[in-house]
Amino acid sequence: MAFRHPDRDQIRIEDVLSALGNAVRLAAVRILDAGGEHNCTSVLNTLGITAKSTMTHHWRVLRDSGVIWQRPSGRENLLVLRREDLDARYPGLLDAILSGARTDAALDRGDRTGSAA
Amino acid sequence: MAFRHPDRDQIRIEDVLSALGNAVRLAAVRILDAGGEHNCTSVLNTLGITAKSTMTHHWRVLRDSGVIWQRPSGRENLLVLRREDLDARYPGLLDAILSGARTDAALDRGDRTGSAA
DNA sequence: CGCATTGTTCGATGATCCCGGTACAATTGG
DNA sequence: CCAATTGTACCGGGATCATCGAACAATGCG
Repeated sequence: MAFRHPDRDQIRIEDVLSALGNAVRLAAVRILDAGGEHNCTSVLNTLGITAKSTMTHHWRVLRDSGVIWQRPSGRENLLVLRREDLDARYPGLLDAILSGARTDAALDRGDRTGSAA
Repeated sequence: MAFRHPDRDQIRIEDVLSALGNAVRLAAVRILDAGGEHNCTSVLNTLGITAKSTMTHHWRVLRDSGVIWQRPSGRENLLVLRREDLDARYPGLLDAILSGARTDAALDRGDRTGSAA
């Protein structure tokens, strides 16, 4: 099961933005960003939702847009953020998005600090 | 015709990203970012495309997501980027996106500089 | 070798999106 | 007042998207 990933210079910001402009995928990327190795079900369980096939769909969108690497390992499927590539092509973009997502999450939780640290 | 704009702290990054994850809207925002006052048809003509009603649709998406202000003035409709609000809520996001869009445009034009200046 | 685990593919369904056309409202200029 | 300009509202069609269930392939464990 070899997945097709775009090369670094085939990545398009329009695709990245629309990939991340979805609550489930943005949450998934936040989990990947937190570090550690993740397989599909681990993220799926953390999100607490969705059928496996739904998640497969979201992984494909993230993979096709160049946001993640998806690498088969044994019977699992390891997921990693393509941070180096994204940072190289769009400096500051990923950090801005991720800390923005934290800001939103804090607001939605009712925090009044305005901080996203 | 008073438009409904979200307050600064009602803006959600998910909405911003999906609003800008569209070629037409991203191009429109790049035009607004270039400065100057724009009305709908001026942008529409610069983009060289689409029916007025299509553009109205895109303005609504950009407005609802908090990316632009839309202010009636006489029989026109002035469009402005909400740069202050976006910068306040998501520091670095807009700049990263806009310069990323320039990078993409340069690549698609065949440039090999890799620069987005 | 069985069997459970992992995750994909396929098909279907309802929702949403993008787009253009027509009609209409508001404003300005002659 | 009348006509032109500006842009929205509404509608309908086609495409894409998000979701799920079911079936299937691959792997690893006992």
